[in-house]
Amino acid sequence: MEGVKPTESELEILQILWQDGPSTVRHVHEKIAQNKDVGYTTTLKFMQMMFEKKFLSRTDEGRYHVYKAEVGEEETQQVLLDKFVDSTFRGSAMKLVMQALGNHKASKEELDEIKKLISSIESE
Amino acid sequence: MEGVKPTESELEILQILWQDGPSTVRHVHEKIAQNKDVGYTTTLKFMQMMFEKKFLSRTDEGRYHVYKAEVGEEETQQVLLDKFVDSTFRGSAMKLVMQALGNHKASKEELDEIKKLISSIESE
DNA sequence: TATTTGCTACGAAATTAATCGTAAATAAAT
DNA sequence: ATTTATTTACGATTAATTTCGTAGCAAATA
Repeated sequence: MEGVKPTESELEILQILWQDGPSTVRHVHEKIAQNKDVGYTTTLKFMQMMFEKKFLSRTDEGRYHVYKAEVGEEETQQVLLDKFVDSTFRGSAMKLVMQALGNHKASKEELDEIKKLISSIESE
Repeated sequence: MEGVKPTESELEILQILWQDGPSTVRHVHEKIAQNKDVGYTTTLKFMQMMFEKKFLSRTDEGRYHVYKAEVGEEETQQVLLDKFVDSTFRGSAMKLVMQALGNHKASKEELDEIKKLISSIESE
């Protein structure tokens, strides 16, 4: 599947499927319901719509369905990131990186990892 | 003004006001119309709504209004960034940074700047 | 077997965001 | 002094997103 842009609610569902793997509506709904107050059929409806759009596939396990994300996590994150950089940082990914680094305390390990990444980019 | 979350269209208007300073609806509209096909009254309506919401202030320059952003650029970017990290990278700002660095070619100068920022963070 | 429980399907309502048409006012141009 | 152009105000419409009620069916269970 190509560069899709899920809505907020759709993304929430994708996150759970990416994290937990193929799941039932029940499972996804219970995770969502931890954070916000929403009905079961709402989650169901979303997953059905996402199935229609081919964001998800599903297998018929007897009585219920098991849904699986058909869009990749990194791929989708990249699409959303690109759009976010455009709209919020006028296209400057560096500005975003600086602000993300500046305001979120990163651990020593994480900073090391970033330095390593920078080095590998530089040696090209 | 506190941590507001403008919509896409509102953000578009804010970007222009941040970049160009206080402006008329005409000016803002003309910039927007460069990218997409939308009517003048649509831009006007947005700016009026944003004025109602206190996102913008305005002065009455005779016949027309000059609008000014009342929400800060960095402040708003930070709010949006936080939400974006939450929804798209499950709260991991580092994952976002890595992906932003990995996929956008950064210039040597920019990478240097980031290294400098990391050093300054480390020496604390 | 009858009842209850839990699931899907479907349609529609509610909410939020974006768009525009028209009228009234005012300045500028003829 | 008319006419024309430009602006604001306002209401309404359209479009996108989110939400849920109800029906029908199948499985578990009393």
